[in-house]
Amino acid sequence: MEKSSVSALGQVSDYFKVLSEVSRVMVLCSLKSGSKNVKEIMEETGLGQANVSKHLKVLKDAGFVDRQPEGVSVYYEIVDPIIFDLCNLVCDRLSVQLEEKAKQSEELKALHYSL
Amino acid sequence: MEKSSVSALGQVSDYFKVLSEVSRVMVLCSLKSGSKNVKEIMEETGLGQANVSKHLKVLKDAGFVDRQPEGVSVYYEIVDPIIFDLCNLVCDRLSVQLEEKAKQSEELKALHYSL
DNA sequence: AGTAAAAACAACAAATAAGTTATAGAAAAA
DNA sequence: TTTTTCTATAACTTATTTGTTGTTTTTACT
Repeated sequence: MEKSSVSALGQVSDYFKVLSEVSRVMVLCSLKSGSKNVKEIMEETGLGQANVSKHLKVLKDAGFVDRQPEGVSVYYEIVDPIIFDLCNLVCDRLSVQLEEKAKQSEELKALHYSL
Repeated sequence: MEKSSVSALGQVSDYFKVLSEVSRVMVLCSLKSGSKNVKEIMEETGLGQANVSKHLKVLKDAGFVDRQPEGVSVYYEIVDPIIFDLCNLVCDRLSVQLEEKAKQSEELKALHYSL
C-alpha cells in the first residue's frame, strides 16, 4: 500500500475521529438549530465549560464549525451541514442492522416453538 | 439533552469510531477489491498479524465485514459498501477544504505583491 | 500421531484522549 | 478603575486504545 494512499486515508480517518466522540456529536447537534454561544451549548449538552471549549476547538480546527466572538461571549455555528448527511447515512445503516437483528431474533423464536 | 438522544448519538459516534483509525480504514480498503484472507490483508497493508486480526474483530463486531473460514485461512469481505460512500463524501469535503485554503493562499500572495 | 501453517487470543507497554480543576485573559458593566 | 461575566488555556488524572510478543487453537499435510 502506497505511502501517499496511507496519508490520504489518514486524513479521512482523522475526519471520522472528530465525529467519534459522543460529546462532540452532541455539541454539533446542539448547533443544528443555529448559532449558539458556549454557555448555551453547555446548557443544552450538560457538558462542563472547559470540556465544551476544548471540543469546540477540535471542531473548529477540523473545519466543522466557525467561531464568532460577540462582546463577552463567542458564538459558534456549523460550517457545512454535510455532517448531518453523514450522520443520517449512518443512522439509516444502524436501523437496517437493528432490523436484521430483530428478524434473526424472530427466526430464533419461531425455531424454538417448532422444536 | 435527552438521555435517549444521547444514547442514539453514542451509537453514531461509535460507528464513526470504527472508521477513525488509519489501520482499520486501510484494512477496509484492501477489501474493496474483494474477499481476502488475513495473510493477504497483512501483505497489502503492511500491518502485523495480531494487529490485523484485532482490527478485523472490531470491524466484524461493528458489522462492517463478514468472516468466512476456508480451510486453514479465514476470508473477510465487506458487508455493506456504504462505507465507501461515507469515505467519498468525506474525501469530497476535504478536497473542498483544501481548495479553499489554496484560494486563501493565492489571495495572500496577491496581497503581498500589491504592497 | 506429528508437524506445519494460519488466525485468534491474552497480556503487556506505550501512546492518545477525555474530563476536571484551577488559572488567566478579554470585554462589558458598575 | 474595579468588578463581573464569559471563554480559553494549562496542568493533571484517569481511561481507552494501539501495537507487539508470546501462546493457543484449528485445520491440512506427511
